[in-house]
Amino acid sequence: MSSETKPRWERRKEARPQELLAAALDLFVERGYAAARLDDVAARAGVSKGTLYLYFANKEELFKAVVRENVVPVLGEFEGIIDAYEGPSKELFREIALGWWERFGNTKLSGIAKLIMAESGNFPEVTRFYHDEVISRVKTMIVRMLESGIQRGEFRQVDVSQATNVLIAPVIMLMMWKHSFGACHVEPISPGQYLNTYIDLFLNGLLAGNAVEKAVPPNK
Amino acid sequence: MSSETKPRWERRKEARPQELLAAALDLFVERGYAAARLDDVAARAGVSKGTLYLYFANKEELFKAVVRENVVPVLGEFEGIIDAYEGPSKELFREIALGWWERFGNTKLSGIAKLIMAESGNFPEVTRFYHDEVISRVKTMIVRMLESGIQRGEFRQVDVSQATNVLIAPVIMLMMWKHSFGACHVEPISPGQYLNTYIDLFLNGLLAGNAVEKAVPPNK
Amino acid sequence: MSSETKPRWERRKEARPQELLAAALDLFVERGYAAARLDDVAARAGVSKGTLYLYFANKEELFKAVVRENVVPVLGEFEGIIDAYEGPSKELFREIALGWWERFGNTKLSGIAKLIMAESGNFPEVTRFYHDEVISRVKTMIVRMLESGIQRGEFRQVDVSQATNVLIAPVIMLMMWKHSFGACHVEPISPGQYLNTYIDLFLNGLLAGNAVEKAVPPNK
Amino acid sequence: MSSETKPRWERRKEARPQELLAAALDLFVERGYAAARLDDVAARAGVSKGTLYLYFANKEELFKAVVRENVVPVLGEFEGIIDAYEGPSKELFREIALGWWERFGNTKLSGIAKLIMAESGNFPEVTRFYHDEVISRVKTMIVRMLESGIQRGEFRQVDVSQATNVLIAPVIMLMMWKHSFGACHVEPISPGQYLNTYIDLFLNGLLAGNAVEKAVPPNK
DNA sequence: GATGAATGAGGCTTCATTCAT
DNA sequence: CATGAATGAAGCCTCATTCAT
Repeated sequence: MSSETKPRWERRKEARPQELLAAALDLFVERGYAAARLDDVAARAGVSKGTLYLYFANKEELFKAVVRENVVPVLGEFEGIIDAYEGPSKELFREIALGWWERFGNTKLSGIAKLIMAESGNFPEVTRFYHDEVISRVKTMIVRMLESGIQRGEFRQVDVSQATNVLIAPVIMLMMWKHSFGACHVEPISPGQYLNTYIDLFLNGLLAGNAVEKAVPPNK
Repeated sequence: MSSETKPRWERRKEARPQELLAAALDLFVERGYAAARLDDVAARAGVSKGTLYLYFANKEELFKAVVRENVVPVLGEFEGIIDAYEGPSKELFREIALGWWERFGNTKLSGIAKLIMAESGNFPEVTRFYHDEVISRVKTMIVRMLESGIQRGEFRQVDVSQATNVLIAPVIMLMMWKHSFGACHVEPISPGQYLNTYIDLFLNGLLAGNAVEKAVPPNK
Repeated sequence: MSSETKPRWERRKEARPQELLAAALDLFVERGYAAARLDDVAARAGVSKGTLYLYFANKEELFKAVVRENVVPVLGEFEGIIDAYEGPSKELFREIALGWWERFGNTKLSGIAKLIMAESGNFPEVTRFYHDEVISRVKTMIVRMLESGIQRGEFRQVDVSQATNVLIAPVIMLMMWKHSFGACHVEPISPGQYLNTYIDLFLNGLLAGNAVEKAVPPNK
Repeated sequence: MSSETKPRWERRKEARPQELLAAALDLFVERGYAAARLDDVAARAGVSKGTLYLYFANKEELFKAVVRENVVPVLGEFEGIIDAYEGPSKELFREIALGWWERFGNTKLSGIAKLIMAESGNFPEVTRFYHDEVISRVKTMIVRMLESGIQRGEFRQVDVSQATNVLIAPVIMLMMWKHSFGACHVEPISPGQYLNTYIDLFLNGLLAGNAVEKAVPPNK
């Protein structure tokens, strides 16, 4: 804040947690949960290892805080969009799919989703937390969207629970791909084309007689 | 137990690599790549840790061998099925989907697929290997199936490359789910119902006017 | 709450060292010297960690102050009792033993005694301090009591220095027991019965011909 | 074993545990449980840190092994002596007291006893173990000795349980003293004189009329 | 071939002490 | 006076890999 020589340490009570969470998000996304080293988190935030423990009791709590700070708020947004939406379900579906990618998949947050799928087996406590805070809410969102579409007569009567699982799968996979093969510059996928194909297929199916209209216009 | 003439310990010696690979497959599937300990692999195979290094240069080579031994052969089977198939593409699609689950997803092999998605970011060399040996072949398989269906007039004209990515996503996700949340007994998914919904949705789409016939009969 | 004229926070300021010493006593007794964390001391006193260092140069000085404030004053009391006593030595012995338990052993102070025995090996400076301030005075007290009893013809001629060491041992042990196994709810000891047995044994010995009278009446 | 240049490591499967236990005993005695560093234990045994964990799962197990290896066997000896003894209880008492000092107190084992008293509050699990394996057996031993003496008419009828607690106190204290103040070269105690005074006092009591004979001859 | 003891770098966490504000 | 953020050394434990036997 002053231009004088920096002291060995600085008082930054308010900013610290955010800086640490930002650094932690980076590292968790880059390396995964187990491989992210707290030393590196601290170093990236420009503090010593011990400082981390002033704000977060341990690695697990740090991770939970990252999720609460970054992932959870986004859920609220989408829940709001779905609840407030009044147009055709077809449009809502597309909006959610593309919006999710824009606000979640195409950000570091997708790294968190990937990490959870990747390491949940080894960290049951973390997994349970993420399920309760995130997964269950996402599923509820999509279930609601489907039920609304069915009620409006737009969507067929399907097993909404399973349809939800199937519907979110390609989006989750796109996020995972980006952080797995994508990170190795192997078999890159164009998210835009992928998502348009995804929307088209789910709305119209594969069968030739089915498409009543071209559901997806040529995209960006 | 066998009618051959070699004494048991000698047969055993030749079987070593297989026993090690089997143990390694188990451990990789149970714990993931990074978390699988070579101590445990050796112990489960009933040999000493050093012996492992007589057969495999290091952890990475051991993993590659596991993939070559277990995953690659299955690919050939499916390639054969697809190439030989002559009936309606719709049926082929269902057969592939259900067959893949039976012969791959519902076995330990799905653990390998999960592991790759999960940890590829930290082990680029392993990732590249898996892509070249497995992913690219799977994609080619599905592309071929789609192209055949389109050529037959059964499937709509879609971007086959992207459609392949989208189509395989739910199946990969089902495998991952089994080894992530499924392993934590959180949010279990019934594979049968999931797959039927998957097939139904992809063939007929979500839109109400599209389903020309009930694509999937009530299943087991 | 008091009728003095100073505002509360100022009185508070003067009370700080006392509050810190009280908190430190608590923590030293609960955890021991090494395991007591200054964070906790400060927190229990309701001040910041830094404030601690305004009043005490370091952990060691804090501990010394705790001893001076809490342990040393009690010694004066007992010295006074012994010097002023004029009745039979037998009674004095019992009075000292029971009184010590009441005023020292059965209070937090016994935790200090335990701590010293426990950790003196790792903190020689602290040990020397405690010896000079406490142990030597206690021993002088008991030596005097024994010499007086011998002079009065009540006690046998014994090596008073060693007898002192032996005599104080069971009382110190009772204090230690309370803070070691007692704290784990393992093998609890009833102090009252223990002390009566202690007094009886030391006055009359174990041998069958020795007890000229029942030295200790049935107690509470 | 050979005079050639030492290899980076040596195969010493049989000797290792003993060497490690010996080093651990030293360090535990010198520093206490919490303050003994496993690095130092390994270094003193001439191995690396990791080697320790080949033989002992963690610090606690290492400590338990030290107790089992060093402390427990001595108990058996004394139990044997007491059970086999047939002479006067008075002599047995002296023999046990002096023998305990010789075989336990005056060795490193007394450091273990001291450590337990010192740190039991902070390591409940260790404490419970030590109580079950050692304390309870020692108490049973002394109780038996007292009961035998009473039955023979040599000892007065006393509360044997409490008398046991009181009787062992001075011996435990002597061991603790050696490792607390003794280690700081403060207020040294001559064990021989101390123990003779201890035996004399407990057999004959303090009161002048009690000593039927001089229970303890001038000692070494 | 086979063994398995040994290594040592590296990761998480703790806490007495400092010092700018 | 008081604060409390920051430090950093140290301790416990893990595990892929090596290599004498």
